[in-house]
Amino acid sequence: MQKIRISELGNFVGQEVTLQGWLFNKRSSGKIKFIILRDGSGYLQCVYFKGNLVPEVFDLADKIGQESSIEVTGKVKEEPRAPGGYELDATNLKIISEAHDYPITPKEHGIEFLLDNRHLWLRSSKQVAILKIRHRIVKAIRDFFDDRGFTLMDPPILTPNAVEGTSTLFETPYFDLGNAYLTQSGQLYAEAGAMALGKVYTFGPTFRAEKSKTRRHLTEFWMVEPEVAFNDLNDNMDLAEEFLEYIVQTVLKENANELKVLERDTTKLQNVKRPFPRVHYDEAVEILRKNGIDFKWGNDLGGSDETIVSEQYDRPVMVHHYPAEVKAFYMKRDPEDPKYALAVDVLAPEGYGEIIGGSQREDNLDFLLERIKEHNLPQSAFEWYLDLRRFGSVPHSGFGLGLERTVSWICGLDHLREAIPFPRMIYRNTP
RNA sequence: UCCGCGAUAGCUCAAUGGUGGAGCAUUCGGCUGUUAACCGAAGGGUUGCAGGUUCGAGUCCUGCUCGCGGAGCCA
Repeated sequence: MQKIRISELGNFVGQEVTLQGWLFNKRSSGKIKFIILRDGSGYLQCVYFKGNLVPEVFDLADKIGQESSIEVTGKVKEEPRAPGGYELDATNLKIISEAHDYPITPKEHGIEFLLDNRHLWLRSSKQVAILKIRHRIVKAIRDFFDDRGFTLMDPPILTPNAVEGTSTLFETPYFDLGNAYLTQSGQLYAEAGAMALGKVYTFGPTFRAEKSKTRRHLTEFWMVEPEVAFNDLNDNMDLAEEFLEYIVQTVLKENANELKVLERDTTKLQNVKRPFPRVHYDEAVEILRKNGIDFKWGNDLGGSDETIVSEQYDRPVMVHHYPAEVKAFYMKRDPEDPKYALAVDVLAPEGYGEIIGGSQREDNLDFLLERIKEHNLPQSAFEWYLDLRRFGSVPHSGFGLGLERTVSWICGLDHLREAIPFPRMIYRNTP
């Protein structure tokens, strides 16, 4: 038997085919029964007329509950009323495995219940659409860098020390070497890679043990981090905006159906085209004060501050030249005015906040040594990192993009937990 | 960690301090074009846990547990 998926039905109009999948929903009206088949590639209404079938097949439809696995056979028919454009004039029905009392019914459910049943919730149409868009974004990310001469380089996940010192890390015993920590960023390793390969990117899971309890935080999330030798802050911003434009436009082109399922208003995504506005930190402060915020120069932008700044524009906005005090030790200070770091955050529109954080890195050995001292970091742990400045140091820049925040923004979700198949949050690590 | 809100049927929610209900799901019956189908019927409850106030507590009070939203921190 040839295996056919619902997404391929257009090639089989008028032919008898067999499909395998799960019972999404069913309706009956006496002598006619409608079975909605779901196979991961789409949805198909299968029509069972009593007059066309042997009684055993017609009665079989009564036995099966939602999410039973089934095999249907019938003739493919074009049907303008059907969401997918096709319908099946069914001639046979086989039960592969019966399901009864499936917990997630077609009515509303609370978030706690859905998260407890995340392994089943993934079968819902919106979750399937999100998973497909997440996949497209991952593919777009890899295509973007692969097509531009970058090499993918995987950093370690178990690391001996904190990259930025400030965040809390997950700790785990590591044989005779004391404790190891789950990585919160592959960046320092990416810098080593950039000195070897010129242009690299890392892409993998990262971990933050901070007790953040908001819609913008997970304890385990995915991050992509490009790092480029000889790029300065402006090159870095050029790369970031081209990158985001590519991701968003690719999803718009390839996932129109999924965005429709999610009822995403795409007009604001259409705007995501270069150039993005570039706003100096001082300008951002001015914008906040004009909007009645009593903002103290030198502070980092909070979530609501970010929203106010991004609302001034119709596309992502890049805020650069943050006060060095609030930024990480490895960021290069502006030679013109060292109270600023050559840092950039990209804020997504519609209140989605920071999706990219990046900077030009400190490439001067002496300055970097000073920073390590100022931040009370153990120099010995960074000797390898300092070697990158001892042996052929060059200006270089990079940034990190949070995958789930990007998925959440593009899909129009109200919480990061739906942007990853099995979210890990402060009060939940199951299923 | 802090602030706020909540926990009642499998699920989503009602119930003035006075006999705990509805919709969906489930089971049974009806319907030849339904699309969160519809119509009729049935079963389904230690009201999160522990104490207290009261003639009487789902409802008021105290503590605990769990969850949700937000802040800080960050992608």
